[in-house]
Amino acid sequence: MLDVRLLRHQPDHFAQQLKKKRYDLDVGQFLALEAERKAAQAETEQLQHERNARSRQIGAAKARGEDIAPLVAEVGNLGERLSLAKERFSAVQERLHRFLLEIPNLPDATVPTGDSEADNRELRLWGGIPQFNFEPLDHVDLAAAGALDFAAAVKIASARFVVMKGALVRLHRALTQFMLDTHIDEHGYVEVYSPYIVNSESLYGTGQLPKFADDQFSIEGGDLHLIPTGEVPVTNLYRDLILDAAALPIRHVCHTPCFRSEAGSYGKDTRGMIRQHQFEKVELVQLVRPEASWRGLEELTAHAEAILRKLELPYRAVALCGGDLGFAAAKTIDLEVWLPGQKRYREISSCSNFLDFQARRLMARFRDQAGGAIEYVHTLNGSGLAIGRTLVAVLENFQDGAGRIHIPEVLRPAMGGAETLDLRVV
RNA sequence: GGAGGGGUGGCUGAGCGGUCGAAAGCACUGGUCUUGAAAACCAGCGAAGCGAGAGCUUCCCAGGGUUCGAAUCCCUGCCCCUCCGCCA
Repeated sequence: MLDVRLLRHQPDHFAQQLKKKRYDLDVGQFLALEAERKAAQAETEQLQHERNARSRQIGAAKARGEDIAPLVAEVGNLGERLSLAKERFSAVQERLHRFLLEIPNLPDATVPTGDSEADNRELRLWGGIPQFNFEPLDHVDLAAAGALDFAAAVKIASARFVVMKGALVRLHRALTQFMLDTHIDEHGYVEVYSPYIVNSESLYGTGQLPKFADDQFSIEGGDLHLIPTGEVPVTNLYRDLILDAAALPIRHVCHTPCFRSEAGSYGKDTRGMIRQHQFEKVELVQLVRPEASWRGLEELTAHAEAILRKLELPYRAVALCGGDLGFAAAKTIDLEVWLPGQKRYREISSCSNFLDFQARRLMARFRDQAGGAIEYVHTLNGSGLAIGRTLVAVLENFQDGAGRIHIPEVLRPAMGGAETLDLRVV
């Protein structure tokens, strides 16, 4: 959520910046709502003041043993007028609040201008594109003997799910373990285990609601929703808290399944396990002091990159352009891994600085010194990494042309020392 | 699932329908004292909104209700705890 006070003072400036994000801020509507709010608030508070004063008088008179009947009569229909004013005030407040909840975060000045993926700016490349002396297969064909079974998933659930079998599942698990251990042991993150189902307040806090209700899987008959990312439960741990400055920075890593309805992505990435309703992710979340968030973004991105490097997967880092930027992010750096099966780079991690946008919704704050001012924290997060896509990258980049996959060094301990994975047998 | 008890400031915990944003203790901050610290003593110390400011308003789980006036009374919901039952 944006700072209303700033928005009030320079709505046109905000509108200008939001254009970069392809968002049309209705300044006229905002100003009208504001004027209404101001009038309703003034009236309500004035009536409340009057009621309080009169009630106090009656109380004092009664304490002196005087007859309070005349004073009570004087109050007249004050109560009625007050409840009408209150109703008006809360109605306009509600409308204003809904209006504000739908405004995305401002893009940072360094965010490239542009409409789509094509306008993202490449920041760096790592690892050469691998050359094969055979035509590389994609992961679906590589695992056609049964390690990946999409048909089985359709039978027991629906499209956009996968069933994995055998050593491939172990590789998937090894990737998870490797990522977690690296972030915990080398990057200083504290691991969290959390619910995979959250209430809507949590989804409002991180910005998935109210705008993206269609993307969530919700449980019927209640207010519970499957998490679309570990970001939601982990960031919401700090909702409604005032932290000691000494507690910052907070760095959490969390491995969770993620559930996405993928509404609006029909026909996109329907082959393989690139875009699934259910996938696993190791998520990095940071809460930092405001002045530390930009450095935090660089560090967090480097932590995610470290995983790719250790796995020896070729990738590039790109700064998302305004049109491609998420709702709550001020800036996002995507890591894209090279997929020989598609002959292109595909997103495998998305690292964002949200500044105080989420913190404002979450009421996640810190006190600078004991007795000092209370400020919003800045929040950041990024995938470190999406496990399913990493598995795909390993299969496609390290195929040997004969149905075997070369297992990266760092995963071998968790694979019982094996150096290759044979996808021809399950 | 059955029965009972609760939800008050960072924590513990008082609170009669009226001067209660709320006693007290702890924690914290400043000061006195001390070479320094501790202890002791003194003082301060919740959050949100509006306003240039003085200040005003709101908040005692949430939402309704009664009343001139609600932390306090009534209703509903949510959550927590205890006991019993069931259970990985």
